[in-house]
Amino acid sequence: MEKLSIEEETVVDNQGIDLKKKIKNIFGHLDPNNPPDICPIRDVLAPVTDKWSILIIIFLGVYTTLRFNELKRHIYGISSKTLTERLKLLKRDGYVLRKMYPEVPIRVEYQLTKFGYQYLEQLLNLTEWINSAMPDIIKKRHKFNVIIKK
Amino acid sequence: MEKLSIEEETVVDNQGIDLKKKIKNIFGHLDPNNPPDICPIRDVLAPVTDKWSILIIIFLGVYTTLRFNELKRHIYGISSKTLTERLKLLKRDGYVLRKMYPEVPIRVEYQLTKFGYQYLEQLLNLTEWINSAMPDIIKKRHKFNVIIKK
DNA sequence: CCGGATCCCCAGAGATACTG
DNA sequence: CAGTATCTCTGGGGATCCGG
Repeated sequence: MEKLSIEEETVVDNQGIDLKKKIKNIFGHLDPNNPPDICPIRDVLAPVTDKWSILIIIFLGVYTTLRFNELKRHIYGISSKTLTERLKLLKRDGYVLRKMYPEVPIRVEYQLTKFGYQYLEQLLNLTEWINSAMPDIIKKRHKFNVIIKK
Repeated sequence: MEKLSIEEETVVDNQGIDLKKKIKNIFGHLDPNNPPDICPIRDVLAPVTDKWSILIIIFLGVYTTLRFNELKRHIYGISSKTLTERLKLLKRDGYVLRKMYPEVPIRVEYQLTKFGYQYLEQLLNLTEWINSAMPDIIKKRHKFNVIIKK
């Protein structure tokens, strides 16, 4: 592999310059020989960009407060186990708040934290964008083969 | 589950109103009893928000053009098999361009498409945000238990 | 040699059943 | 109701092979 530092890299156009500067500011750790202890993408971002986490955040954004089984019904297809796991992780990292009411039967409510709402805004930008791009993507998939969701 | 349409939902504050309107505009398909054929999040967005896809997009954004093994070295930890898979999917959906030069030894170069650059911008917003939030998240994890990357 | 394809293996995700 | 427990099985890693 040729050694290309970001500085030496030839830049194609202004958009390229902007993007690369932005990336450079974000990542001091692009060197694979010197990986950071915790990678922002691998270890912090990616754990909450799976489909279930995204859907959880969005539905809590719509309904403000949801109980466990309400969430489960909204997010069709998710299993109890996976929902529990995702909620635990989202709580651990501060996206989600869990309130337990020791009634009979027990009641547990989930809400977004302030930080969770920040993430929701990010996700809405993403989903807005993917919605506008979706028709083209579907066309490409049809040309490529069939629908192939995965 | 109580039947809560977005309209009936009591709204807490202005931020809430804005977010919910945005969501409502994006999703006509929030009804779990009437799931769409193709879910924008499950089937279109989520397949490219895994850690490897994000890293591929970002590195192609930094270096403009990368060969297969260059990419593999930059994205430490990825296997050939997974890299191949992700690249195929990213190509299929129009994020990535593949150029093959039938030299000896063979040379294959990958680049972002225009659409790929659009996605890169989205991802940079996300990573910028996660970078600013990372210190707090790490603190929360320490309190919670240990570092727990996953 | 490069860019994969193939095969085997295992951790982790998901389906189902069950419990405090 | 809100989860666990159990089982299954797929997706991803590692090693090897291969066509150009």
